[in-house]
Amino acid sequence: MNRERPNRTQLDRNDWIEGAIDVLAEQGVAGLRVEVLAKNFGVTKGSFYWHFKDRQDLLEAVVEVWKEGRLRDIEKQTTVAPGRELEQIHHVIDVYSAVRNRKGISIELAVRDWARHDAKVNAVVEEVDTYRLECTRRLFVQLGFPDDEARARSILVFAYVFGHSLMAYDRSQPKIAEFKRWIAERITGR
Amino acid sequence: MNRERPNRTQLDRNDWIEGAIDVLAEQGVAGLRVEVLAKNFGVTKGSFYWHFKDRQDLLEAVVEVWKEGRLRDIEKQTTVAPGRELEQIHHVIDVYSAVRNRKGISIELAVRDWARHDAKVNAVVEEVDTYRLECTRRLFVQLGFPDDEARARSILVFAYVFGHSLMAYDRSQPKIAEFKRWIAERITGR
DNA sequence: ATTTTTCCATACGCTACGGTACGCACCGCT
DNA sequence: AGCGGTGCGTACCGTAGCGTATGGAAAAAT
Repeated sequence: MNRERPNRTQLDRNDWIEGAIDVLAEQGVAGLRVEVLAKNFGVTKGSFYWHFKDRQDLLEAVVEVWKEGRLRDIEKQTTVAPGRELEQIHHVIDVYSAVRNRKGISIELAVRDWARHDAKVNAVVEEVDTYRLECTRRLFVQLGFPDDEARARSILVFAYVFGHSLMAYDRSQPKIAEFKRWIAERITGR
Repeated sequence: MNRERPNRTQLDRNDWIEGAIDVLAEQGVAGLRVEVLAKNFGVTKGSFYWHFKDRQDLLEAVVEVWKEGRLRDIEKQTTVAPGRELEQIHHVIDVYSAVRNRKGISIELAVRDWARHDAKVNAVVEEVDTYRLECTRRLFVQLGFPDDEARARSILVFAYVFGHSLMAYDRSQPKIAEFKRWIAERITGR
């Protein structure tokens, strides 16, 4: 996590936020210390307090950027050509429970843990989750499921993917891939 | 979280550990500060350092107690009279996704977040999860499912319940209970 | 070429917290 | 009564981290 810039330009607010998100993924909110971030960039906190009022200012910016990024991603992942809805849902399940995208999952979990102790963050997560559920529900509806069932299935989709990345069983079992496929089929199938 | 004892007896190691687990549920590991715990008990940290070598000593004890408690619970929840397996699985799903048992869920999530940044804790969680999956797998097998499918279903059970308590959608919707029932049925049904 | 603005370094104060040293009251035992 | 151990209070040190004040260099504007 060394973002030092050999004879590089100045830092702007966005650089700090992105660096903060990296640390968030690795260490959670508790690791978001301004002096540590500064050291990662190879500067001092004098720079930080130029771009931000205080630490809280950074934290709020991080949540805001996370939210916008999520909303964009969700939109992109759920607007899909007719006939490819099922494929797209499977893709979402895959992405969130995959070993690649470790960083994305880490951020997701870090933000959620953060939300458990901060009402404002929780409100943002709720907004994102609601949008996720709504978009996924639409996909299921397009697949011909009744509305209520589509809602239930979309809840199951995300509860499963988030919960799966929270579990700590042996992921090196040879049949894991097979299990995942079975589960995805169980969630989306008739 | 005021555990003060009006003219009460002395504190022992277990009192400290239980107090720590309460704080863990509410604030996560980051909230486990020696001086804060002491204040909750109405004593000073002089007492703490009598019962514990250092903070790490307490943390390890907390994990150990959590692990033993979990293993006992899992055992109790999965040894069941023949014919009541399905009922028991539904009970587990219910307990973990219920609004009551808020504290139990909080502890579960706090420990899991802790495990993401501490290899030893992660090893303990892995042990607990493996045992959970194994016991639940046996229930599904007793219900007549093939072994692989029983494994996959047990993964789905806990991924769902943990993930569900991680989501932040509107839980006051009138149909939530109905959705939950649908999902539980989807997880356990043919 | 000056002036102004931007961005960062340095130095400082303050608080929270971990850990240690030591003192002291109380309690059971002989 | 005296004595040792138990359980806790008090005082202290060291460090990490937030925030502020101020200075200065370099780029941009004039």
